[in-house]
Amino acid sequence: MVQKQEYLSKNQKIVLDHVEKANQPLKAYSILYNVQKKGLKAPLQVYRALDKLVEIGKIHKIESRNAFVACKNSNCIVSNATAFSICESCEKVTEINNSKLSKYLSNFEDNSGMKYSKYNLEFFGLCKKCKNK
Amino acid sequence: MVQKQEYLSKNQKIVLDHVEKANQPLKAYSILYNVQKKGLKAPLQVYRALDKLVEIGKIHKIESRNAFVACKNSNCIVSNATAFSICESCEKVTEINNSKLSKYLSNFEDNSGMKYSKYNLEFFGLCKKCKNK
DNA sequence: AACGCATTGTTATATTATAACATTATTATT
DNA sequence: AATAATAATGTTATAATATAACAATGCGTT
Repeated sequence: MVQKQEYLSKNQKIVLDHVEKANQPLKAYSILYNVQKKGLKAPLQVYRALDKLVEIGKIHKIESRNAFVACKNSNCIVSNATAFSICESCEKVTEINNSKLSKYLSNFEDNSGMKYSKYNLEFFGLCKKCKNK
Repeated sequence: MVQKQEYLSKNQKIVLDHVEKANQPLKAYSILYNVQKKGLKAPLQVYRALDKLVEIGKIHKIESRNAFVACKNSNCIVSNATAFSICESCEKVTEINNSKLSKYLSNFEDNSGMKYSKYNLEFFGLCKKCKNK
């Protein structure tokens, strides 16, 4: 039996390194532009690395922004329960790590008979800095 | 002082009608294709109508799917607090109307000093039908 | 060695969304 | 009624985001 991948491939490492250094969400084509010196030439090389990194939870996609950010949540081994705050003025994005919230959402049930295995929550507002401007 | 718009324009009505009849999320270009007989010829005409309809809460965007669905929530006058369940198998999307959930999220505060004015929550899983297949 | 599978490399193309500019419609104010 | 402010329309072109398809390589398992 083939084991689940435990390491990152060359391209995956390059992309993850770059996204981790950014400390903010990056667009796929901005990543591409910046890793071209490392040999990644085509969008697909970046998208494929991102897909994998999202799948294993090292990177999250900010859906409302089509941007990618490194996971800041050490216990976020698989990317199945994510929450972010997004400042609508400066676009600063912060991953929310709140156990009450994640517990509440993971256990949430409505009357649809559907059991949820994942969620993504994006809060919008003004961050502290922008509020005081 | 100019009042807030109370009616829908021609294009907005056409797009909203179409999306309401669908009962499921539609892609912008699928909308475009289907309203061409009504005179909307270009993507921008659809996107502009969608933008407005999203702004006033008649339509919501399912961010993870880049698709648009009519609001099923009569008290959702402004589109600032939305929650959906998404079946990862059949792609059925349902708007969640749960006052406990919305109260919980609207009052949510973390330690960032940020007060949130909007949120969008997308749950993923298997719907009843697909679970039993 | 042979197999299975993930990854890579590459070219082309599909899909989603906006820029820019000119024009017309609607409503509020004078 | 005339004017001004705002919103909506129409149009062409293009930007930004993402995937299809195919050939080749690398790596662990049998």
